[in-house]
Amino acid sequence: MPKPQPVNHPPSDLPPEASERRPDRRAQRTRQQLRDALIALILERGYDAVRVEDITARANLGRATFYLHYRDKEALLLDSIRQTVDDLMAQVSAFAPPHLEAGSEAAAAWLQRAIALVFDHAAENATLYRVILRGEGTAAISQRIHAMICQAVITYLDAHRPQQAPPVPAEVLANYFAGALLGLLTWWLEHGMPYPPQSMAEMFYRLFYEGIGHLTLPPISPER
Amino acid sequence: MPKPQPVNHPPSDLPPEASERRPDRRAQRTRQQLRDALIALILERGYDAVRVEDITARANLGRATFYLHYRDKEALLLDSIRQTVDDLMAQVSAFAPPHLEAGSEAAAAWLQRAIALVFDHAAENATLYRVILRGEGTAAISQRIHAMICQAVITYLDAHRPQQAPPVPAEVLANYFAGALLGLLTWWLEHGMPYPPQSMAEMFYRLFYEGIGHLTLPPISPER
DNA sequence: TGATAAAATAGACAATGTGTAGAATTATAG
DNA sequence: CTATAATTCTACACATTGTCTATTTTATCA
Repeated sequence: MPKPQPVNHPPSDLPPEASERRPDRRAQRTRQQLRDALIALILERGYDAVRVEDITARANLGRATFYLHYRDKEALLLDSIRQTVDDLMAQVSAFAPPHLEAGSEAAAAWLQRAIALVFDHAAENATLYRVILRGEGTAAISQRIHAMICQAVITYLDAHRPQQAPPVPAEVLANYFAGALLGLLTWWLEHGMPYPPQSMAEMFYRLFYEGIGHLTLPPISPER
Repeated sequence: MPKPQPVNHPPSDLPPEASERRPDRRAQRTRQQLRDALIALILERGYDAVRVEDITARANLGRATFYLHYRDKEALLLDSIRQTVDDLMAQVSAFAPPHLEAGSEAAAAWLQRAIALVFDHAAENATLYRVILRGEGTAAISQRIHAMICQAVITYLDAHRPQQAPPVPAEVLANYFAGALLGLLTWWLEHGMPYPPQSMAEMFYRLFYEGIGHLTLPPISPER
């Protein structure tokens, strides 16, 4: 009777397909059940109110089984998030031409497309996105997502901005962009996605590109 | 020897100055020490890693004393936040004219001023704002702040928008605004406030009003 | 199919943190 | 000064975590 040593603890070590050992269907199924149970319970009760035993009960597993696969609750959540974020990042960078001409229409089209892709991906993984964007679990998670978007914007600006000095610092622009995108995305998911992803992407892009000055507000007052 | 019944448990019942009883200087001082200790510790270790004993140790108080004033860690944090948010809201609405003419310059100036006020207030209460905006503690807190800003924007739009149908739903605009503002605010605080509050407010207002189309990006591509 | 190794199970366990209670001490208000 | 109320210390019951062991179940491969 061998000791039940940790199966593969985190699958973060190696991608399972590249590993030399087949991953046993039971373990795969168990991990999937744990992931699903966790995000379902978080949406029901909130992260802090979910105990390990709740997760395993929902997944119809023994409590000890949990620790064969994950160190703790947080590791389980991080694993779920990592999978989904990696998937999105791969999709976004998949169709990115290596060198876009600065200020070209192609660059703008790419940006529009990238935004639409984010909304599409969020719609497909709505439950997990809601958990992430709510900041449930470690608050550092949504911060990391925000930082990733900022980094992407700054990289984009470095590549596609004309050489003239920018009117606002790149970091300011990036954080403005990331905050607006995540804010809109969060509202959209929490309200049952009342508009199609394409519409959301277009509205966001237009707000970001044109601002609202020509729509509802008077010009900037000269004083101050 | 009377039982040490909860002193005033939460000061959420009545504002202390309106109450009929002076609640003893010691209690006031104790609560202030607890609040300061909590936010300091959160910034050092993160909310989850702070135990009640850590708070009381930092505040030079006995652990039991904590429970005379607050039910748990979360109640203490909520009390700190409520105080500060109430203060900001009072400031913002203090100088708001009851009826601004729709589309007037006065309305725009008011909006600019309100934004500047937020940055000012954040600078004055930087440590607490960082805790709030990081989403430390209950994630619902930063969501509530976000929702408050959205509500303010929608109210503003209802009052000052021309009767023509808006090109984007008010909720979309509001969440875009709130996300962008909080995103920018968070970055600014976490990076040591590298620009003065006035500059931040102006940059934000210009981005929101003018967009970035005329600066760095090509026009919206016709396809899609 | 059958042998074998891996996975899952139940239960016990120490460790840690929480919230409550009682009795003694001390600072404050009147 | 005196009475009152806040604070402190100690102890305790409780819940949850993470680990470990022995045992049973099940997937995989020969």
